Amino acid sequence: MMFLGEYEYRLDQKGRVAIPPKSRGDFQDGIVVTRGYDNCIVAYTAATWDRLAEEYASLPGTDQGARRVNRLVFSSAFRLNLDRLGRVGLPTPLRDYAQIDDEVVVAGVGRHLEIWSKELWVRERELMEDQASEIAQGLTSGTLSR
Amino acid sequence: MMFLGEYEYRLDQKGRVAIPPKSRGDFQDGIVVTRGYDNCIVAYTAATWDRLAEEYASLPGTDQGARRVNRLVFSSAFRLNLDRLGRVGLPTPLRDYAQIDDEVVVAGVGRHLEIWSKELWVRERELMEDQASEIAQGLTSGTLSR
DNA sequence: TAAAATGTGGGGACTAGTGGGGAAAAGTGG
DNA sequence: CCACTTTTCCCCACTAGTCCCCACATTTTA
Repeated sequence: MMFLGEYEYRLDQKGRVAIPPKSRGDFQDGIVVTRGYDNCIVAYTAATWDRLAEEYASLPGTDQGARRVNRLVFSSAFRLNLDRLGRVGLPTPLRDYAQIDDEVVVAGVGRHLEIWSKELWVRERELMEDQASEIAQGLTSGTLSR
Repeated sequence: MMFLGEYEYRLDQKGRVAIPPKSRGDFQDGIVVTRGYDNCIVAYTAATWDRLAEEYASLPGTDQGARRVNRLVFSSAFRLNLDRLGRVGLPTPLRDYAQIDDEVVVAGVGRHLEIWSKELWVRERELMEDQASEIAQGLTSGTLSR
């Protein structure tokens, strides 16, 4: 299971967004959407999420920092199911966080999907490209390659 | 049983708050609400509470610190039941402690639920995000990743 | 070119959120 | 100990939001 590609969709009036058809099978057992970095929504398969949750749950509950991380991680996550047509309804807190209202980009990022508002995605891609050329330097000079 | 998500409710005139529908089944045998860290109310399932109570009760009664912990833990806890509509009445001492009067946020935090006044929750979330970006450093350095 | 699949929109049943009434229990004062 | 008052708890009603299902139109594929 390896998510690739970039797909444009439109949020319908009820706040639902389509999942790319090729990926739908991976979410048969459920989809966990949560708050990602940089104002995007991250979608994990049920299995991937279960592994992540294990790690977080093992953090010490006595430390205030760890408590806060747990609060953020778990309270931002919603376990949902795709409907028969391969869509998922985005919970309001996540939609607000990702500033999604109409045009949406769903991107495959290896082990997970990311759901972006198109505006933020376009802006982010410029940053990605800038970053990529820097990394490319590193690649050709051998720092990062292989 | 893994509590997730963030839900907004309103305290009704009788001091009751709704429990998210998906979680109601977990509290069939009772719900234990108690004083949590950071001015929130924590809700455990009966089974989870029983395990915790075992641990606390096994602390040595000769130690003054342990006695104080026991006093706080047990005297702050209330074993209640959801009503037929999935609500629970919050005991006054807890309501005061959590500064809850009208708008309420119920958050899933893995093994338990947390009940917050919305004002405090919003403030806490900012702190959570700060904390998370620190931890993110740790993630990339391999402490938690993979 | 035809057929299958996918994106988008909408309707209707059901569930859930909120408010209120009445009975039982508990607290208080005589 | 009893009577009265207050609170708590359980039940029901109404409204609004959610979810599931289906239909259509456009796109993709064979």
